[in-house]
Amino acid sequence: MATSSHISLKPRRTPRQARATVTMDAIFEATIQLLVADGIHRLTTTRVAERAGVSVGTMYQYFPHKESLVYALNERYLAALADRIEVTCRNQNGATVSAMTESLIRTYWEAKTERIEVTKALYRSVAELDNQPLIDTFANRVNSATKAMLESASDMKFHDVSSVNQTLITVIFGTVRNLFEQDLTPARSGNVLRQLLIMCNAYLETIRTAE
Amino acid sequence: MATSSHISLKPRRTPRQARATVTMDAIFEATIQLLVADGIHRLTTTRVAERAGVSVGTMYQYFPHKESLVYALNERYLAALADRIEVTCRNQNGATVSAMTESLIRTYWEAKTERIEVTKALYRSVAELDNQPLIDTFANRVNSATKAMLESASDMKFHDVSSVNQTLITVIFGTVRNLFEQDLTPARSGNVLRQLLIMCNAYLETIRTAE
DNA sequence: ACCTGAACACCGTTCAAGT
DNA sequence: ACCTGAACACCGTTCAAGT
Repeated sequence: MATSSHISLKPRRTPRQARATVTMDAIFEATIQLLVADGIHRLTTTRVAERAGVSVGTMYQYFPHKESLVYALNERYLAALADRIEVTCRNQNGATVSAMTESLIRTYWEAKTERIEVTKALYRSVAELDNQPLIDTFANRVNSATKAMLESASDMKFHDVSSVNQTLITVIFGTVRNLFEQDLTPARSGNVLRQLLIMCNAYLETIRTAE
Repeated sequence: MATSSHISLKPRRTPRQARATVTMDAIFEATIQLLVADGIHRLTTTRVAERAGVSVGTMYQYFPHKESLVYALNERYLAALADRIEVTCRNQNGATVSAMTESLIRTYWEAKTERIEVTKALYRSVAELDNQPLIDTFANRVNSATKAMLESASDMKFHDVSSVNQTLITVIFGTVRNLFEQDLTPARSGNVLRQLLIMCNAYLETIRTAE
C-alpha cells in the first residue's frame, strides 16, 4: 500500500523552554506564509528555516521530516474546525432538525470561506498537483451532459434547469467522493447511497410542487 | 498564488514512430504500477525510467517534468470518467428524473469502486499527504457531536439516528467541499447552499412520514 | 526521430560540536 | 534543553553524444 503508517508524523520534541515555543511558532508561521505565497512546491526545509530565523537542524528537532510540518498544520486546522462544529452542535441542542441542518451547513461553509487564501493553501498543500484545468474540463463536460439529460426528462419541466443541474451535480459528486474516501463497509456505503437517492427525489418532488 | 500556470504540464512530444508509442505506454504503465505499489513518495524519475526500461533522458523527451507525468495520468482518468458519464446521460434521454439521478449516482460510484487500488493511488497521488488518521479523528468528533444533536431534536425522533446522521454528514460535507473547490460566484454558491438546505429538509420530511 | 547516461544544482536529513 | 551548519546521499533535470 501507499501508506507509510510506520513512520511517525508527530512532532519529535515538545517544547519545554520559552524560547523553544517561540521557535516552533516561528516555524509554523514561516510554513504557512510560504505555503500561501508560493505553494507546496516551493516549500523547502531550507526556506522554512531561513524565514523562521533558525537553522535546519533546529527544525529537525521538532519535526522528524518535512511532511510532518505540513501534517501538523493540517492537524491544527482540522482541530479548530472540529471545535467550531462541536460548538454549533451544542448551541442547537433541542432545536428543530431543519435549524440544525441549516447551522451545520452555515458553520462549515463559513469556516472554509473566512480566510480563503489559507484554506486554499492548505487544500493545495494536501492536493499538491495543480490540476484545476483538468477539473474544469471535466466539470464542463459533465455539466453539459447532465443538463441536456435533465432537459429531456419525461416527467418534469424545470423553470431553472441550470440551478437544479448545478445543485444535483455538486451534491451527488461531492457526496460520492466523500463517501468513497470514508472507506466504510459495503453495507454502510450502500445505505448512504440509497439515502442519497431518496434525498434527491425528495428535493425534486419539492421543487416540482413549488413551481 | 500557488498556481504555476505559466509552466506547461502537457506532454512535450507526441510520438510519431511506433517505438515512441511503446515507450510512452511503458512509462505510463511503470508510473501507475509504482504509484499503486509504493505511493507518490517513492515515485522518482529514476525509478520510473528503470521500471519502464528506458533512460531518464527519454522520459524527459515526453514529459517536461515529473509532475506532468502524474498530471497526464489524472488527465486520462478524468477523460475516461467523463466518457462514461456522457454515455449514461445519453442512455437516460427522456427517462424520469428519478431514473436519471439514480443512474448518475450509480455510474459515478461504480467508476470509483471498480478498480479501487488504482482510484486510491490516483487520489493519493493528488493528495500527497498521508493524513487519513487526521481525517478519521475529525470524522469521529463530528459524528459524535452531530449525532447527539440530532437525538435532541424537538420535532423529530429517528428510528435509525446513525443512518440519518451519516447520510447528512456525508452529503453536507461532501457537497460543501465540492462547492468550495468549484470557485463559483457568491451568487451561485449561495444558491447551491440554499438548494442543499431545501434538499436536506425534503429528505427529513420524507423519512419522517415513512416512519 | 528517438535514445543514452554522466554531470550539475539543489534538497532532505544527520550529527558532531557548541551554548 | 536547545541550537548550529557543514557534510552526505539522493533526486530532478539537462545536454552532448549517439543510432
